[in-house]
Amino acid sequence: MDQLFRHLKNFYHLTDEAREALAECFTKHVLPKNEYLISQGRVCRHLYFLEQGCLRGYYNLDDKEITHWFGFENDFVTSFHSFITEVPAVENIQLMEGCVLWAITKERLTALFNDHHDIERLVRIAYEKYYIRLEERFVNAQFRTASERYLQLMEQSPHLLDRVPLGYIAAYLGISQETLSRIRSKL
Amino acid sequence: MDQLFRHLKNFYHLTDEAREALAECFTKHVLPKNEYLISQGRVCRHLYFLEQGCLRGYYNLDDKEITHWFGFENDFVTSFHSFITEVPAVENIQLMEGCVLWAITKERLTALFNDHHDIERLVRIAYEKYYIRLEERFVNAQFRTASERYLQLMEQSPHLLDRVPLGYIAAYLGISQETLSRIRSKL
DNA sequence: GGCTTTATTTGACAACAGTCAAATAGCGAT
DNA sequence: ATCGCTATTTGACTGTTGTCAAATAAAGCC
Repeated sequence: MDQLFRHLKNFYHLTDEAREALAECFTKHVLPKNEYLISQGRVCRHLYFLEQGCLRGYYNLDDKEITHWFGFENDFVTSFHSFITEVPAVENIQLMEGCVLWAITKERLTALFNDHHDIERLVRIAYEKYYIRLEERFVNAQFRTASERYLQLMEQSPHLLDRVPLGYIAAYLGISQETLSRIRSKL
Repeated sequence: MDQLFRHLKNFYHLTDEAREALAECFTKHVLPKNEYLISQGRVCRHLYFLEQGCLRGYYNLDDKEITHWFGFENDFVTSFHSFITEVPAVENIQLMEGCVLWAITKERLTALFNDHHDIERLVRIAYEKYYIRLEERFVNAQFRTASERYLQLMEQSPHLLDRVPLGYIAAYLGISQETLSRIRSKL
């Protein structure tokens, strides 16, 4: 759990009391490769911190699995829409490796917000960073070419290829696997 | 200012004290069409609430203006990345009509967070809704065709065409103006 | 109203990306 | 090492979208 708290310092420094209260609410989960963390049609009631391993979020569109997101060490993971609105998830989250995760329920998190202003602040600040990250990805997705996006992704995460099949990366970039293969052959 | 507080109730119900403190921090701005709210290269220190009118966010890419966002009545407006990170904005926000806005500085908002837990909560909840909205737009942008996106946009905001030039809408959808024109001619 | 400027549509063509099908490469298991 | 399965690449073809240029329509101004 040290790793989680070290990571939280990137957002905001909690008081000791808040940290202790938070520590009480997280439970550790160790799950094998290919397991599902979230399945479409079910309400997602947990927020996960990914300590070790990697996973993907995907949904089904016209019989195809569209991988739209990857999670790695130190990422927070949930079906955000479902977690917030308490509506059944439209996506699946599947482990691409065996993972170590820390989970907290929405009920517990909400209770912590009431008791600890600084936990709510930390989350507010975390949302800001996640929002900016999504905004950048959105702009790239819409206004850059496929090969620009691929090259940028390789710069940002050169380790990606070692852990994620190309087909998933192609979906993530919003292109077909064949197109990605051709982009790669021309480098 | 009534309209602002009515709108805030969609996120969270503030105490009277918080509402009064907040009211003290907003200043009214009435600006004419074509005016700039935010210009690239300058740090954006304000968050705006758009009471009346509409505006667009755009940035320059290869000599072209890419309109990536519209704001209408009851939207919060800022260059979010610049506002949060205090780095110069990469985008411009220009009024497409004469507008009535309410502005608050980042300093004042931060101070309010310290004094009023419930204001920080309101913002935390607002972030959640804005995040989900962006996520939906992202998924549509990447995994739907241009005409699907156009039709969906027309369903969601049928009023858009009356207030926004087609060229801006095309950029917003991530397609050329000519392509949008051809999509429209086939309906 | 007539003139100027801007917005929108249309046409022709080239570039890009998708699809389907087949070939090859890589990997795990025995 | 070999077999079998999966991942990745390649080829041929099609369809969509972008670009450039020109035509038409609409809006603003005197």
